[in-house]
Amino acid sequence: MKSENGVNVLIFKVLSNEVRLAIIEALLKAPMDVNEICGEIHEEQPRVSHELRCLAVCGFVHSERKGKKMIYGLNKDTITPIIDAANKHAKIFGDKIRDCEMLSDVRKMTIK
Amino acid sequence: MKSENGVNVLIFKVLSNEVRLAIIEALLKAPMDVNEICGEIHEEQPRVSHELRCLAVCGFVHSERKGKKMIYGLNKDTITPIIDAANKHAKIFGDKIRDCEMLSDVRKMTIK
DNA sequence: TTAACATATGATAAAATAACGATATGATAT
DNA sequence: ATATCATATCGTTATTTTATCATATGTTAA
Repeated sequence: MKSENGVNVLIFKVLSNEVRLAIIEALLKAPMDVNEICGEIHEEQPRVSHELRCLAVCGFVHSERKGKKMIYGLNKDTITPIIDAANKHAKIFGDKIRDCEMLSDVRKMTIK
Repeated sequence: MKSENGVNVLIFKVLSNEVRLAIIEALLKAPMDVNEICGEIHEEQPRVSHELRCLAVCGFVHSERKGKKMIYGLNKDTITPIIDAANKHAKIFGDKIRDCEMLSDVRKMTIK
């Protein structure tokens, strides 16, 4: 199976952010409006809206207007396997990864 | 299962790069030395060495010296599930993702 | 239509990452 | 020890991404 690196790069890029992962984790529990997400993850509204947009473009979340509010939900089917697979990797190599220092460049990651 | 976002961010960050994904794909076929990887993916040696380092720190690859050469191999067990899961997502949302423009900001991804 | 609320967009400075050539290190053979 | 080959590291600039605040848009209710 030829994997499509270009698209995968974007997929991983969108997932490689603390706030976006926090949003995903929050929405794993239940669909929420923007304000509720802000409360869950302790981030400002403009920030959350920004991150929600690229999560939406990448098909990670979908939205639906309900009165003044926008309810965001997770497209769980394809996301949870990605997160789960990452968690499995983290379970084995997490300590190694946590112990590394990044001198302002991912590629300079070094074991202490 | 509480997922470790910090570590996952790093995992996804390392995977969110064209060259690093190309290296992973090359090593999927067989272990290789640095020079062979360069040939496979058409990148310069210093670049490949750089990227190999963070792939190694994150536990994606392992290395073994063989004479003058360093042979790199893939830790397939945990990586292939991540890539496969991403491919499944790409299969469904790839067109959507491909059609988007990024105005030099992931968060400004927009459907054309 | 106006006010109030909820969310989205824009602009810009700061920080992180990528690109890339030069050079250093390590191993082997002579 | 020296030359050579293979790989790793360094240094600098360019590009991308993040952070943050100001503001615009859209919806509802009065």
